[in-house]
Amino acid sequence: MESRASYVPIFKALADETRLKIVEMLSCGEMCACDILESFQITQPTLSYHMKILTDCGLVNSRRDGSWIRYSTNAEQVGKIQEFWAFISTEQESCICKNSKEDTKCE
Amino acid sequence: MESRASYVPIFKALADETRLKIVEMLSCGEMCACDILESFQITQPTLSYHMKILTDCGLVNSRRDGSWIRYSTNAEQVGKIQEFWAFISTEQESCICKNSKEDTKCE
DNA sequence: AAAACACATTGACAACTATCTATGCGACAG
DNA sequence: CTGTCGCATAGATAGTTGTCAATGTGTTTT
Repeated sequence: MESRASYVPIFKALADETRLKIVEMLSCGEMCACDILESFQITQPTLSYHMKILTDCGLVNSRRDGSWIRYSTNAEQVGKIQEFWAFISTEQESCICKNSKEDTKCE
Repeated sequence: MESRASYVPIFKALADETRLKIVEMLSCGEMCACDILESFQITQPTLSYHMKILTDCGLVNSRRDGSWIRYSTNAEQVGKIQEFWAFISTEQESCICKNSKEDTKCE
């Protein structure tokens, strides 16, 4: 499993209602920015800012298609979160020790 | 499933490396604040601030035990995240429509 | 009762975030 | 090649966040 720090940007990306809704929308399939924009009351530059955060952390893929940019969720990254959270839900042994300054066991 | 907005505080809580590590630690079992504090380079008030964020969003439970406060993960809330993420991973139909301003279908 | 311990709260502050307007840049149509 | 469309970038700014020192509150010990 990846180091804990690598998950922080992903959770940061999801820690905003606009971006969380975008991820939900993209889970239905590929969309271009202009279509996404119609569902919100924000300006185009603000959406572009959010899309950059979502793509930078790897949650969302983008590809150019003519003059459009098509966005979609990154299934691999989504799966990684699922694994991580399953780990949090179930781990009972060989986890971060209560008395170790350096949490070497878990990563 | 709960409304999208209810997940935002949870992802906000996880969007910080200190708090993410605390959640990992607590997944191993109950701990008091003083034990958690030993694993970090932060002051006691800062830890208290983080614990409040984790408990306010429901991810972490707390109970008094003498002069200690014992913290633990809230299994129910942890499960909710798993459900939500499973939803993001699999939904293909009857999800937020690309052309609806009000995303009524999904929540 | 007084001291010590465990944790929370307050106030201050630097750093970061989300948003906007204005502008830039690549792609396509005429 | 000139405009238009779709999106990104830059700069400004109000609001939020993470951190600390100082202090408060409840519990245990002496």
